[in-house]
Amino acid sequence: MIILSKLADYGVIVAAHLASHPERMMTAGTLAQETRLPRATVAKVLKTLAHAGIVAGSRGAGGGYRLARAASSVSLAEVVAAIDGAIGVAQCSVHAHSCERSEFCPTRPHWRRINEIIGTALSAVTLAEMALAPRAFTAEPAARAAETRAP
Amino acid sequence: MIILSKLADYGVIVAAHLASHPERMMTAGTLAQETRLPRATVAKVLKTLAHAGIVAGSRGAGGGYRLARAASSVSLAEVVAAIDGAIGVAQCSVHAHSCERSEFCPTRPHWRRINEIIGTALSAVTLAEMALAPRAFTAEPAARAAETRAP
DNA sequence: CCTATACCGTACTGAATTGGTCCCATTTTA
DNA sequence: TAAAATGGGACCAATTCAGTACGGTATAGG
Repeated sequence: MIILSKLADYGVIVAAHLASHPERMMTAGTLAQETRLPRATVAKVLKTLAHAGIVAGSRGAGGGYRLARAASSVSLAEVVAAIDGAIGVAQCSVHAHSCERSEFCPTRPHWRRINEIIGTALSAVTLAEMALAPRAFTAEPAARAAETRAP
Repeated sequence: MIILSKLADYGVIVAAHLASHPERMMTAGTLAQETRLPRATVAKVLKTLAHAGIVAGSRGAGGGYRLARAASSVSLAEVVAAIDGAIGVAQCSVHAHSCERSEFCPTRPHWRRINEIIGTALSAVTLAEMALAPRAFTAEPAARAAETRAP
């Protein structure tokens, strides 16, 4: 099972790409090319991200997209939530009211805790980090590699 | 967005219910009634859990299901994986080979770390804990109750 | 030995979600 | 005024998923 939808996945990739070129104003077409993702879908994702205030679009000739805020102030949680909606582990995490079992079901508090752990993990990573070239993680051979391999 | 499929959600509920009555041998029908879940679907989930070696079924009159192992030795991660398959955050977490971006995409190592955090969180909770009555969380009146009631 | 019970495996269906595309309006630059 | 680009929809095909149904097999009890 894969947690993120493809759209959210794309969103993160595209946003990270924007983050790694803060100076450039990039069109949906350019972004699609450089990330090797389907163009129309990238355009769709960008609209969603723009709606959420994560990227800012400029219309007209010479227009395109840029991050609306500093890459270091945008978390993965925000990007994912913009596209897939608020995350929740179990049904009752989101549709708590409509759960007939809520009174006697013992699982709820546990799901809530796991929810928070996931939320925290996604909130802890910013687009700035996400945009760091993989080299930054694999270049220094021994120590660093071991560290990232067993976090 | 909800992470677990309904089936996996059901699986956890049913397994936890079995865990809370270790002595009883319960039929699919009984489990469905007591958890207030659709009967046929519960039966389906139980088959999957049996296949994964989490519950053990006994055929024939007087048959039914029981946990195949001690509730304290079965983690949520195991139950969820049995039904929804191995968990992965992004596409590349699971279909790494088919990702054309793998060479230059900087997001991979981050996803991997988040993956592990989620896996750890799910592995840390056992069916024994999951089966603890909500009372165990709300019994102590003031402090405890307030904590669980405002999620 | 026979019957009722209950799991096992699997196939099927209807519905919902999702990835992806397309079109048209609006804005901006040249 | 024309070209370039986002904005905002609607739309479609395909996959996935929840839920059901059915025939087969094993077990207990009389």
